[in-house]
Amino acid sequence: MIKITEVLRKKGLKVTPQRIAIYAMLSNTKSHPSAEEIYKALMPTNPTISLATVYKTLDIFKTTGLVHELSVGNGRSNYDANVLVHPHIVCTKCGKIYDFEIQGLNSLRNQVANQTDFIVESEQLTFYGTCPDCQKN
Amino acid sequence: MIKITEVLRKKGLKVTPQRIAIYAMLSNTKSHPSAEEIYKALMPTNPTISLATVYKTLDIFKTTGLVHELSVGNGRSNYDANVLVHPHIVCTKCGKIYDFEIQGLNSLRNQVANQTDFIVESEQLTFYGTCPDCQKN
DNA sequence: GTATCTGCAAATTCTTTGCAGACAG
DNA sequence: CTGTCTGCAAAGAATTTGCAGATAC
Repeated sequence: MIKITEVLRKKGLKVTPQRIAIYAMLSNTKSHPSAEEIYKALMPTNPTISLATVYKTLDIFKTTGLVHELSVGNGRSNYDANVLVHPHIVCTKCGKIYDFEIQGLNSLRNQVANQTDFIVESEQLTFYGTCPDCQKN
Repeated sequence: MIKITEVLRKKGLKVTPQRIAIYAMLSNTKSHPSAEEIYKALMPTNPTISLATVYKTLDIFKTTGLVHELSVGNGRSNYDANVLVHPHIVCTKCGKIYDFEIQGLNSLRNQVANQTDFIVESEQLTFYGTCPDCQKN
């Protein structure tokens, strides 16, 4: 946990138990939880934490680049402590969100920069389908 | 407008003035409006239309495949009558959403199918950056 | 004529805000 | 100490729902 303390301090953030808990929870999961899910996961260990604090903290983490916010079309935001930009695939049956890696993203990004006259800053590549577990049912 | 009537009828939907108006509005814009924006755009010509009807209609259009719903991370849904899957680029300054075309998407899709064990159904490729207009300011 | 659609108002869900007390540095 | 953070409750924004009357077919 000393490591998380350092991460926060390096970003110039005050180190509070809530921030440590939220960042630790997000770093230790691959599940891309929503604010509510983070809140519920922390309740047992941090019984006084509030949902508003979770939202405020995620907001600060977003703007300092500690987490990414995903919009996959489920009516809420999901959060990811892996800030290296990478694609996601969402199961349309169970809603789970998975990371994966593909090749050729650089050529894709170059094409985007060339074809649009935008200064491209980031991207969100989301695929949808049926996950292996849900295929069995 | 006869054309829209046919489109709706072919999907087995009842043809109502509201549905025609919503589909016509979406077909004739490149602006990817939200439900509220569609509603406001139709107010002058359809003064009795309600926002709830816009939402319900968009929901039906989604499930019948007449429109796509986009989630670009602005806290609401945006709608697109161009149902050929294509990437979007969003200006982080003014919020405008643009279509564009790139090559190599098929190889990308094949990689996704190979690397994940998902049955891939669709995708949403969203890039973010500063649009030409906003670069001038 | 009948099932579906519309418009209204109320309800729901997700997120943000204001403020007073608590805490980190 | 002082400025920032937390937790609470209330507010706000987007979307959904229930229902009675209207309309498409």
